[in-house]
Amino acid sequence: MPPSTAPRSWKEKQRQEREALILQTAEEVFCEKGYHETSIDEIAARVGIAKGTVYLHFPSKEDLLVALFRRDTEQVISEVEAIASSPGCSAREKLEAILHLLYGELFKKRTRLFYSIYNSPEMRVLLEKKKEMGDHWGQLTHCLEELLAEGQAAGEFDPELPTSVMLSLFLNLVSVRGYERLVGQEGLAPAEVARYLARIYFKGIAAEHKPSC
Amino acid sequence: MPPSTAPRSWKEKQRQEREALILQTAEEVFCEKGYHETSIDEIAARVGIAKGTVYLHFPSKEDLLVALFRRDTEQVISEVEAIASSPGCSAREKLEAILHLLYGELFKKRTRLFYSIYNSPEMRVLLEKKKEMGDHWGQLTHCLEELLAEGQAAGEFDPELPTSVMLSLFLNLVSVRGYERLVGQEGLAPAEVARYLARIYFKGIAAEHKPSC
Amino acid sequence: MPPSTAPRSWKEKQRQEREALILQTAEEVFCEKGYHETSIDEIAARVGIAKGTVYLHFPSKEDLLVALFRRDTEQVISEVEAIASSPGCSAREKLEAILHLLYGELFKKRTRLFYSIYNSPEMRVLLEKKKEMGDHWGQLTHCLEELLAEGQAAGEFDPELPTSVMLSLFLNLVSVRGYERLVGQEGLAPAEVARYLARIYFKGIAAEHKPSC
Amino acid sequence: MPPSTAPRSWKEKQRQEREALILQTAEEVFCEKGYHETSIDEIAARVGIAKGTVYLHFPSKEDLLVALFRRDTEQVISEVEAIASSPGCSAREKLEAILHLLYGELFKKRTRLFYSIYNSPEMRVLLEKKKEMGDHWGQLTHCLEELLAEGQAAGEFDPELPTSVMLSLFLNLVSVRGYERLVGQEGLAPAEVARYLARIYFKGIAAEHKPSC
DNA sequence: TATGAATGAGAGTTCATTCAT
DNA sequence: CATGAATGAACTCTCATTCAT
Repeated sequence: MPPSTAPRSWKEKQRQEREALILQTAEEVFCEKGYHETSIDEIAARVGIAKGTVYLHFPSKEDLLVALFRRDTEQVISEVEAIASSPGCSAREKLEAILHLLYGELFKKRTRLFYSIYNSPEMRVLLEKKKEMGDHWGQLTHCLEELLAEGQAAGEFDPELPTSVMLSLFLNLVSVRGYERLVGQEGLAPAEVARYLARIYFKGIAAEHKPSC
Repeated sequence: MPPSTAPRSWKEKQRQEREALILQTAEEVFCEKGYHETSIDEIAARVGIAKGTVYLHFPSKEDLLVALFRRDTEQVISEVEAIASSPGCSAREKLEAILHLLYGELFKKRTRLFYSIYNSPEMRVLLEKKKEMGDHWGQLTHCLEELLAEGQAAGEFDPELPTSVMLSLFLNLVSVRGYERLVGQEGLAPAEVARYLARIYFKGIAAEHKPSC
Repeated sequence: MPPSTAPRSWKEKQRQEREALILQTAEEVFCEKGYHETSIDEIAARVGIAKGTVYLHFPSKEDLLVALFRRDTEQVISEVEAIASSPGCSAREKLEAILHLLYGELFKKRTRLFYSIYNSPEMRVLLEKKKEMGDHWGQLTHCLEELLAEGQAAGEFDPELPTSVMLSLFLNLVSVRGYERLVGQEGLAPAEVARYLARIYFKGIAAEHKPSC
Repeated sequence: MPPSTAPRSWKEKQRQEREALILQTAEEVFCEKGYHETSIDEIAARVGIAKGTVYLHFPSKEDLLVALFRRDTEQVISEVEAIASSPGCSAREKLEAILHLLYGELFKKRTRLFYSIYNSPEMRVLLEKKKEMGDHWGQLTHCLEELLAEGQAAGEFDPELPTSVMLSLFLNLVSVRGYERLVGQEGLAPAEVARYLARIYFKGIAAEHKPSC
């Protein structure tokens, strides 16, 4: 029980918890009202702290967005890579697991903003200013592209399809708009939607049946 | 030969042309820099008119966005409905034509913003404030949904799939992000991409082969 | 009477007058309360315009200060150079005229800030950031230094004194603090003070009397 | 051997040393960056203590400035008065000693700020708010004025010159701007500069030679 | 009708100051 | 005593909107 590290780690813990809370709240408000329509004042008010305290953790509003993007990206990437590197699974099984992960699990909590970011010129401009994203996003797409190529090589997926097209469509399986329509309005279960999407997608990219007969 | 309507219609024509030019320019800048990062001043400057003149056509910046959304939606809807109501085509053929329309034709000029709008909380909030979109968008999705249901009824598409899921995925076939990656970076032709996407999609939702043989 | 230049020049005139008024007011308030204690709001209020209007003329508060410095410096320099280049006068006569100019004329209106600027670390830091002053100030001191050297060469001033010391002291003859004490509190006339200062200064730097008798 | 005062005096000594260190550091930073551009945080960081500790010694940032002013003023006054009251010297000798004191000794360490203070509206406003300075400054000028009057009465200095003008110019002999130019840039020794300044000044205010022949 | 100078509400950001630890 | 996280008033600057010309 080191008395010198205990207080430091306690303070540090406090600090990180508050930081996470600010991020969480910011994501919520950004999603509800959009980045520009949200004032730092409102985020602070919802967290229950003063405006200045937000600046103790994030040097600017833009950095708050960047931190959010990073947080979500890292979370997603680590989970996706864990799945991608799990042994004894076919490419299809891995991709299906990733789809379920993205669709089911993450949507409940965070990452809604994450998906909106690249779709909106608004956000893209901001993040490009900060030179974030490129690498993170590239990491993720690279990982998925390899799985798809792997599946094609293994004869699971149609080898005539450009991998990039398959990738692009895979990324578009998961969308906030679709989620809200299907899960929010129609009342379907996330897992169910993911299953249907997987069914369509993998059937669509499947290799032709060997004319064995 | 009504002498009073002739000048009026000429004036009116001038007016509409200028309005269209403002809209076109606004769409360009909004796409480049995002709605909030764009000032009315910049739009006016690019058009070559004064700031005040923009307000002669559109009562507010938000209304400019709404008009843009309406313009694109109406254009898309009318073309889509034309295709949908063309006789002698199967549902699949119609949907494929629509996909090509959306992907190939429109992307060259406008509608980039159109796709970004619903994906971004930023924009959605603005348009909801103005109570636009609901109807227009609903009209479009309704039209597509009917085609899909029609195809299921005709035995073209898998009847076990919820139409709403098919619709959602169809809408996600077309994305700005995908377009930029595939056409902009990879150098694929829009029509080629659309063909691949159609191939995957329709194979994915196809009804099972009747074991007729 | 060109109708095309008239409106432009009228607008331009309006603009310049307003700009001058803002500068004048800013100088007053800066002198009264100091640069940092003065808010743009207060300047605008005193001029009787809105805050934004100030920014139509000066891109930032710092630029307002720079413009002020430039305005005063240019005015002083041009007048000083006019005196310095007037023919048929001895160096002493010219310097005396300059002293009277600085002391008497300018103090009534502007340039109070001007003298404070280099004396205060506060201001110096700001202006150095904007890379202004160096040249202007150098121009002025160079002009004076030449006059002093000229006087030494002509046998008017003591050649043993370093010109730079003479220059430094000449510049210090004129000070806001001294002005306020002598003119403001003691009630002396500016011209009278200048005469006394000149008497002391020129006697102090005079060349030794040739023991001609 | 009072056991209660010993620790108190030790504590007190500690306290005063720290206070002096804060003052010294504050003067340095104020001189470098200006009062308003300096944050309490920076002062504390340079001293190596926490921000709050500064407030244990000085109730506000303004009070820090006031304390600085008072410290320098008192130091100067006591030394000046010591010189002024030294017996067996002429007024000129005393004033010359004072000039050397001000110019040579003090400039090496502190008092740079001290001279800037009255020259800048920025600072003057602050100190006037706190109603400091008047007395201290008055004490100093009064002392000098008496010496000058004494010199005039003794026939050393020109009796026709208003004492206040002589005083004002004497105060202006010493300036930060001049010091930096002559000592900092030109490389002259402080004592040398002071000698030249004294030579000019006292020659300038000297009483006319009695036409004894 | 077109203009663009003027407006002023509102946002992001800073930092002197406080106080629980 | 010392600390430094938290505070929030105040400031600079932006830009959608208006309106006299």
